[in-house]
Amino acid sequence: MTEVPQRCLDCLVRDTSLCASMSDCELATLSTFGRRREVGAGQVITWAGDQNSGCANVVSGALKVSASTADGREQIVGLLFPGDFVGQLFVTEASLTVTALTDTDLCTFPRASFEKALHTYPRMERLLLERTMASLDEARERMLALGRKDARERVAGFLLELAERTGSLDPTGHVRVQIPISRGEMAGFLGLTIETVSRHLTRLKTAGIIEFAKGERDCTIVNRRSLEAIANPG
Amino acid sequence: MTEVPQRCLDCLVRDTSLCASMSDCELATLSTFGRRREVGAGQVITWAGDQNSGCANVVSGALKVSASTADGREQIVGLLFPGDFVGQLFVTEASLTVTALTDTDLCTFPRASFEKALHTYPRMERLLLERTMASLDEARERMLALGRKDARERVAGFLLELAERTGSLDPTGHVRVQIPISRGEMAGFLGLTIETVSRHLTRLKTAGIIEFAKGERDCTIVNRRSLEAIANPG
DNA sequence: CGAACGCTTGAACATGATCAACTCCGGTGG
DNA sequence: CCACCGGAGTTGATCATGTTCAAGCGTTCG
Repeated sequence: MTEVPQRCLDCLVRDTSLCASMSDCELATLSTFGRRREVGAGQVITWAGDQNSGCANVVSGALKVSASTADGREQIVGLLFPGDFVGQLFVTEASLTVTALTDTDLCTFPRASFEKALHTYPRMERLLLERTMASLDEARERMLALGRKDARERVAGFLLELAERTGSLDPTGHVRVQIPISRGEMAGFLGLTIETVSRHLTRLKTAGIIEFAKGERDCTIVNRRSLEAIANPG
Repeated sequence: MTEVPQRCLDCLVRDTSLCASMSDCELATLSTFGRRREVGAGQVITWAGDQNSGCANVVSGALKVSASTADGREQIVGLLFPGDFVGQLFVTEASLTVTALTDTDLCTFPRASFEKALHTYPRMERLLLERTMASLDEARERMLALGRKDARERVAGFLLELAERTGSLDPTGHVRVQIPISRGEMAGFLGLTIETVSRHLTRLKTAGIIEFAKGERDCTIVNRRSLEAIANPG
């Protein structure tokens, strides 16, 4: 019987990643395939078009998954945080580019081994199926935004999503939102340009709905009701 | 041992639906949960917001899956054809509306039974995982189109997708494309309006890239190279 | 200090949405 | 048989939104 390695015992995402579905005993076996990998901010982990040889759990940091046209337009199709699974299974060529937004720790697996492991650990396969279904629902929600919502609605909706994920109450009882990405990446995510995102953020600010100081990335939601009314009209 | 029912023996999608992963013997058991259901063109099968109680295989016909804003804007997020699986698993409330585009035959299952069946039939669960991953990739490809491509590119790309799926060669060696949906549904799929779709189709026609008679829904791709160059510039 | 970068702001422009009229077609009923 | 109607699609004119191009600001980092 293999031992559970120290890196798994200490792992920050032992209970939130796909590994949450595994017993220590199972983990001991799976971990023999896994390798830790640190990736610096801005580094590309997988290029669209490359051979698709690996997958990973995000241990710390943040990643973006993006699709691009041949002439260089980029659409961010997903953001990944600790505990998330990254990788396209069952296909030999990657169609998406994965890039580290911040310094990131991954727990990587060769794709072939991981696909085999899914057979061995049905609870993990089930958990992956559930997460993939959830990602699909999320992707479809975003198709609605990209296809049918205007810039104002998209920006408002994005702030509310962030508030949901990482919002914290500030002394005055308002929601403080950490924006983990640059304006450019927000634009890439929302299917807009940097300028449009910037303009709508300042419009929300001058309308007294959000607050942020010049040169400050994070913001405070002063009037959540209004923001919700903008994001979900009707 | 239960018998495989006649409806399964005759089934048009026995080898293309999720059932392709099952032996006759397994099918005999699963089929005890399944019920055939016929749905007329235009009928809604599931409303977003309703309790999510069932799922199904598409036996014949065509469905659209759409997301909507509260004020009535609709984005079609998927089209389903025979052999496809329809339904959101693991969630209690449907977030998407499913509508029959044509008269459609379904093989329906109560969601709870089906989720349990996935445990019993690991090969089916695996196949569903593979298909869900493929749907996710497809959804992401469409996010690129909705977020970053202009109307001309979206229309051209859509015609090529159809050609891929159901294209047939006509006497002159050109590709004949059957468009299974109305202009309105094309627009709903592409994140455009009817008028914009119509205009770009006629522009492609006057440019000599495609051909179609007035009042004719299907079209012929005369110059596939040009169409590909438009759909994938750069 | 100067260069680079991220962000904001402004002006001009282009693309697609909106509003409206019209054609074509199939069905219905006198 | 024809008149009428409704739906799907096309086409045109106008308008609004977001993009593009350009300039400027503030911060950080050699």
